[in-house]
Amino acid sequence: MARRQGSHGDITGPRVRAAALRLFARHGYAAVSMRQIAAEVGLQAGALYLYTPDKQSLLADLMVGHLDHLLAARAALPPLGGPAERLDQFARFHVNYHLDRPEAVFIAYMELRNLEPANFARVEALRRAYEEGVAQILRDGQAAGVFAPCDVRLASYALIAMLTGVTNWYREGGRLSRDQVAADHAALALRAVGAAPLSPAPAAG
Amino acid sequence: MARRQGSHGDITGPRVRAAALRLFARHGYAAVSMRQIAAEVGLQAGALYLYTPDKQSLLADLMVGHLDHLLAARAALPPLGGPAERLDQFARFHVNYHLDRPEAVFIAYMELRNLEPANFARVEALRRAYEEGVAQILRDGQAAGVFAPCDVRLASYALIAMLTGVTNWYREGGRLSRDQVAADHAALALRAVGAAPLSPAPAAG
DNA sequence: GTCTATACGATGATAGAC
DNA sequence: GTCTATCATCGTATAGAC
Repeated sequence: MARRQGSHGDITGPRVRAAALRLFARHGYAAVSMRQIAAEVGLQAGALYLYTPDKQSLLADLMVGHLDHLLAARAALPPLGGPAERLDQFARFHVNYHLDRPEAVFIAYMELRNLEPANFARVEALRRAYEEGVAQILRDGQAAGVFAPCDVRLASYALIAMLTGVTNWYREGGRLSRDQVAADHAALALRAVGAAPLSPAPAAG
Repeated sequence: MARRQGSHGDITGPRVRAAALRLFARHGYAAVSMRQIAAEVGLQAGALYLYTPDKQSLLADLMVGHLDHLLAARAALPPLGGPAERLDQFARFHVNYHLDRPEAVFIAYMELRNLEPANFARVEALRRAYEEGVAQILRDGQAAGVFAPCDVRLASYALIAMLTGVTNWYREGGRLSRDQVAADHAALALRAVGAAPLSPAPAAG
């Protein structure tokens, strides 16, 4: 291994990715220039190419990194027994995770079409693995008779879309607390598949 | 009124908008050039400016036009009495409408950040009016005691997000028919707010 | 109504000085 | 490791011929 002397790469690299994340989320991949990213970090445009082979790799790394982290975070949840408990747990996890990382989430959903085919395939595989986790909960719940029969794949997509939608409107410090929002979404998800919410329903509004 | 002689504007204008719709949906507003749009219609880049003042107006017109049409289509639905019937009708309408116009829908959801403030405000007002229609159904249902109490605005956003999510994965000619998909989503929506689906539940899958 | 030609700046990426 | 300078290309939009 070559020894790096006096390198700032270990710190500048992450700063480049963080700047790209912020700018891509705000303006879109296609609308952001390498010069803007460089300016955000305090570099010249040319220096960026020490940290990424090109703009496309920057996007792909952000998306793959996000999905890797998302899958790892879900895998680290405490194991629960019943399907209803697991769906409740998943819904709260998904909402909270997404509200914690609005920029990474936004990019992961909006910039798929800007991925080159090879990168798209990697990302799609990760997205599919995430969706499969929900599908498995639904299958188990139907087998146990606690969820209403319905097409599992359709329902998985629908639930994920519903839970992800929270990022479109939720603003920190608004009328609803984050826990309230997560709990409400968990209740909607459980009822949608025919199970009763685990905690008491919130007041109407 | 000035009289136009030998003008092709009446036919070329719509073709320009159609080409822009297709390209914006496929590659994103920022990634599409005026040259590409012109090539798609068979014009030179400069000639586009006979049909739109600039690229931004092209986007704004597409989005406002889409939302105007969406609101008009919903307003034209046959009036129904009960909240459950109205939510079922809305869910099927929303799914079918969105599956009919995937490109316009995609743009309306993805390109909001590329609208200049004045255009954004126009579009937001229309989106808000659409969401308010759902909120009213939920309020009526809660008042009638047929829907579970829950935050109406949160639930409206969640339901619309769920129903719109169908555009992310549904492909014509796939495993599920369009009517099946619309019916399943209507069932999920009704159950989510605590009401029983109106038609028999489909088989598990 | 459409064309060609063009203004003028920004783009992603590279080469080589320091 | 970062800079400056540069390349070839592309971007939106306009002017003026036909």
